[in-house]
Amino acid sequence: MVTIADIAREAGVSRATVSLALNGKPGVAPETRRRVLEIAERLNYQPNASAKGLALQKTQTIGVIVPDISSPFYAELVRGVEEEAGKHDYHLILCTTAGKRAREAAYLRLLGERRVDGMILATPRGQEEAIHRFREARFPLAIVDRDIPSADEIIEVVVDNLQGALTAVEYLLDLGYRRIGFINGLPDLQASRDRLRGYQLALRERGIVPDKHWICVGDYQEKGGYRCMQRLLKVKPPLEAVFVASDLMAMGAIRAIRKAGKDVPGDIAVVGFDDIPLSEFFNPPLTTVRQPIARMGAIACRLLLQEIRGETILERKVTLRTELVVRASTPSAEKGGDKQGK
Amino acid sequence: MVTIADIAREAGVSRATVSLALNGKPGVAPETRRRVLEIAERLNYQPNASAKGLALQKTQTIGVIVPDISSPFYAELVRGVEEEAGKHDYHLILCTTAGKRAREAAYLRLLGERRVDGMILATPRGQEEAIHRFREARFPLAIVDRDIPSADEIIEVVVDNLQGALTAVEYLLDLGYRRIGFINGLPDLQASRDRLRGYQLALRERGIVPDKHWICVGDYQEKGGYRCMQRLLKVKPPLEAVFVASDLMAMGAIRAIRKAGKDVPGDIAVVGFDDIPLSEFFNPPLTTVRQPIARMGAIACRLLLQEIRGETILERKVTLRTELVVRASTPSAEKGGDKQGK
DNA sequence: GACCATTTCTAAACCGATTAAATCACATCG
DNA sequence: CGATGTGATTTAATCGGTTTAGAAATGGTC
Repeated sequence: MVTIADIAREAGVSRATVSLALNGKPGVAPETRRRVLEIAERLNYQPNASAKGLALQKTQTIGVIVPDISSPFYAELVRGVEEEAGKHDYHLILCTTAGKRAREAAYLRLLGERRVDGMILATPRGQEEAIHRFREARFPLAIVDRDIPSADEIIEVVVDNLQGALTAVEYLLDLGYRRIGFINGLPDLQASRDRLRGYQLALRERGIVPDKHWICVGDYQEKGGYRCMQRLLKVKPPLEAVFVASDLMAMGAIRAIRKAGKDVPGDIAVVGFDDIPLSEFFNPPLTTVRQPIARMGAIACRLLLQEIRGETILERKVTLRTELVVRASTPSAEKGGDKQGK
Repeated sequence: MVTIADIAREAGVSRATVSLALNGKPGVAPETRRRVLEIAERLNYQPNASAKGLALQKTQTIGVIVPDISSPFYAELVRGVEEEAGKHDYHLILCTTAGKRAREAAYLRLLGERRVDGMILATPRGQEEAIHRFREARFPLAIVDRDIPSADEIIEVVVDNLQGALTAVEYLLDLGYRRIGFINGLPDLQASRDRLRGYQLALRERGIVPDKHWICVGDYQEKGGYRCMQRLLKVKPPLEAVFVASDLMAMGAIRAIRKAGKDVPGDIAVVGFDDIPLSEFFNPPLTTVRQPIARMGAIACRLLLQEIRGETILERKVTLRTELVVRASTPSAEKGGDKQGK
């Protein structure tokens, strides 16, 4: 592997000069610089990132920790991060934890050893004290899709889950439904708790007291949605609609509904959450609360890089708005109007 | 940040001794080792990976290049790689190219600078000469889901695409269909070419000459499948079935078919390829050719690590078998039997 | 020609580890 | 008692860069 010393020898100058020349620093004669560059090119010189990292105490790398890269939500999130990072010549070390606390802790440690310049964390709960250690060490950290209470210094990018859930359920109410079920994700995510609150709030606003049997806790996966829906189908009198805390679970719910010989949205209307790439193409296309997933990743990354560069950041807490996307898993407005008319 | 020197000072020994103690090397008195370990623990010592990388010429990192992490296929592939890598204490640097040759080249270069211990490449075509450079430099490289001709030394993990396509189309033929269309992916992937050949072979075996209008080239995405199917729906007399080279496209095809007011599998049967996680839950559940995607990633990773460790590898070319998974986008056997009877 | 300022370049220290070779302390043996 | 061996430890070089202080060369001024 060709090093700076090789170039120095070839060019008949010192290593210091080569370094200065290659990095465009002042104090090198134009002719010398030209020659060094030309030789570097010819020898196909590739600066050793480890050496550079050691000397500069900077690795041009950020660590990303997610539960599972094969989940569409996290895949999309990572895509957003990666695109933004790439623009700034930063690399990603990808860590997936499979939801295991132990792996989370191990990766947190490993990324520390790697001396990554910053980290993006998108895992549910856990590692609170690790997070506070980082904060105290003024280590750049961004948290996505999760509220970590009382830590002003930490970058946080979330979506307004309460508002999103509220809007979704209000939409169902406007369509004339009153018996509306809710399939939630695991309650160790702040997002789940907020969506639950939004659901409850919307119903209460209209004077509806949700029965606790209308609510089921899933796992954000397809199967959880399927299982929950099977439970909710037993509710008497039957539910008219369900709000589901993730699109993956909404797909499972729809599968369960059809398996029971019922129609979506004819018998039961379904609203999901996330708007993962496939929701648009699902059958039926999902009415859902869109989160700007990739954008959340990109914003977290951008803020993190600003923090790394030591730029001043006006606001470390970013809350993005959701948007209700109406497709075919809920009846079209006219039909809803009919229903309301009854 | 605490370094080996801090520990040395604290323990009253030299840095060399600390290094030996921490790495479990012989020649350190048990009592000294104990003390060093205890101090390292207490100071929360984290070895600097850059320094280590520089000294050992080894980074415990592999680079992974894929076109797009938010595509279910590649997400699943990366998951397989990551799991395997994690077992061996290896980290992943994730690079996505969005199919752009320029980004591919840039990442190849950057990973070189990172001195990753090896690379896994899962991109269509391109970079042939870069690949050959790596090969000549005896740099560990594994290629997944793509044939790179004439390079025995390079690890390659592929699936038997021809066999898979053949089986799928034969299955449709056995169901009694004769007018079978084909939606392919971009022909710059060897996989696409093999699947096309499998399709043609199966038909020819039964004395059917596929009309060129039965074949459409998509892009492996949902939208491509939709677009292609719209074209294939115009074929007269109408096709009875389509074989689609990816599940994502199959989903698009089904969307188009339903939009045209036809039923799957009643009017047109559909067989996909890949068996991505959602295919099982799609509506209708997809009959498809299963690729062991995560396993391909894991195997590529394992072989790569063996290569890195300098272990002898018996066979660098691994071809995995596919498996036809029958679900509901094709009629059940009885119905097919009827059809054949006509 | 002496003096000074600039420009260009280099020597050497440093980043934080590993490791081969040298040294040291101490026990064993002839 | 001196030679020898052994185990523990240290010294110093090394990996491949960056950076600072200062040397050397150049040119201008009086």
